[in-house]
Amino acid sequence: MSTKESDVKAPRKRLSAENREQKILEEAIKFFAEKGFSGQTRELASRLGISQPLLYRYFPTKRDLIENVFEEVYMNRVNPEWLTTIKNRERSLEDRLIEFYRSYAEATYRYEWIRVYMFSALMGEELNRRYINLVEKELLTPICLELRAYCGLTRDEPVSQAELDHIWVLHGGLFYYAIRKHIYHGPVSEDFSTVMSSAVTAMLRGTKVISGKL
Amino acid sequence: MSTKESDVKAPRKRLSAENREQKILEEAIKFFAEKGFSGQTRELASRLGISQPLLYRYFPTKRDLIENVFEEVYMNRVNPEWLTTIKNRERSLEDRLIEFYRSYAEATYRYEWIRVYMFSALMGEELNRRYINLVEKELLTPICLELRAYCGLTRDEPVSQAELDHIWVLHGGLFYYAIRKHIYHGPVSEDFSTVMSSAVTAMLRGTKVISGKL
DNA sequence: TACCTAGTTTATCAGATGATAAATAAAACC
DNA sequence: GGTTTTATTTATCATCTGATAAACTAGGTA
Repeated sequence: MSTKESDVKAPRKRLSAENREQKILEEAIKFFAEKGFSGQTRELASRLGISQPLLYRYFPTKRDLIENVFEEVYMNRVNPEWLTTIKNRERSLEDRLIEFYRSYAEATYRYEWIRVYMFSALMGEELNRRYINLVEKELLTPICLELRAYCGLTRDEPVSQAELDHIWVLHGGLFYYAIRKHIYHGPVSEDFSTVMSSAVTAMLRGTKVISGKL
Repeated sequence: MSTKESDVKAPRKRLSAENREQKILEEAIKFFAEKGFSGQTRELASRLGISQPLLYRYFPTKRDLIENVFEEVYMNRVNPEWLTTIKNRERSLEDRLIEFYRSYAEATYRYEWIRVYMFSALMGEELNRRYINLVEKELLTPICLELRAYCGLTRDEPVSQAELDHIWVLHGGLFYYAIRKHIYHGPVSEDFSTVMSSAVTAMLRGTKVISGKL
């Protein structure tokens, strides 16, 4: 069987610069998500079936590659429709939050995303803090305002840190489902939707009950 | 100024083996919590003001040192009083959970703990999974049983994954406060107690309201 | 004071790791 | 087919990094 792959010198396929760069970036996301950013360029190259120096043709430094990974993971992650959904008072807040979290989870509760996100956070990456601020301003603050209306409150003051923290418990609790799944590799029920809608509903109803104290 | 520290040879203090080992372990926890476990032994030694090979007198390998850090962080972290508090039906479940989480947060929501915990989880450490199982069996399952009683349910079946996931949203949501503080370094209100008791109360009341559907 | 024990340092190794330069060869062009 | 272009590889460097061995010395003991 002289035609077996293992017998023949690898045919060394060539890709266009654009395609190769794309493939490297894709694999780098998977690789760093798994190993963290101290993962080695040689192992990444080996997974790609290319030589290690080839990486440096497309990304001048490892840090440069990592920053491209960040960009891919952090950018365009806030869907403008989310805000529309949240603010749409023609539907119940319960419905809106359930739809929002279904879509949000679909976009972000993924193996690569969750892990790259947590690794970069632990590294103290600026991009991570910017993302947190974005979430707080563009998603959680609007939710707080809807929650006030839901509870029949008519405050005019800006949303307080305490209010934000309250909604962060829900937001983080749902995110924690993804952490348990992709970081702890613990047992989680397959049906996130059900878990999520129970949590959203319980939190809303419970918050309304105690809203006098908030 | 010939007496300045920088001019004089370091006086080279000697510690007993026991004390030195203790100091190394303490600093290693801080160091790895900050830098992750790919932090380098030379930098750790430098922080301790000792030479790098001295580490190897007390810990034969870096991995050995890391495992001692794990042990320090993971062991004796489950206080038996917590279970007592949770099960004590002479108090309202609300009170019990608030007391439990106050104590639990005090024990675990610390910079070193949270970060070592997350780093080790990302590394896929066995010890992490064991800890998660312990939490689920010894703390969350009992809470689920109390929650059934609180909601007036009289089931006999074992606690389902869906029930666990529901309480995980609260548990994870509160834990997420510590993640935001120590990993994201984002803004959080100083008063965790207030945030926590609101969340606990809202979740309990809300869950009771929707308990027919669970 | 001289000696000994053991905590600590200096010097160094071997392999790992990010990065570079030159050689090679597949595909495109004329 | 011969030439050019450029994707890719081989060989290699400099530094980093975990680890080891031998030399050194502070402090206790006879």
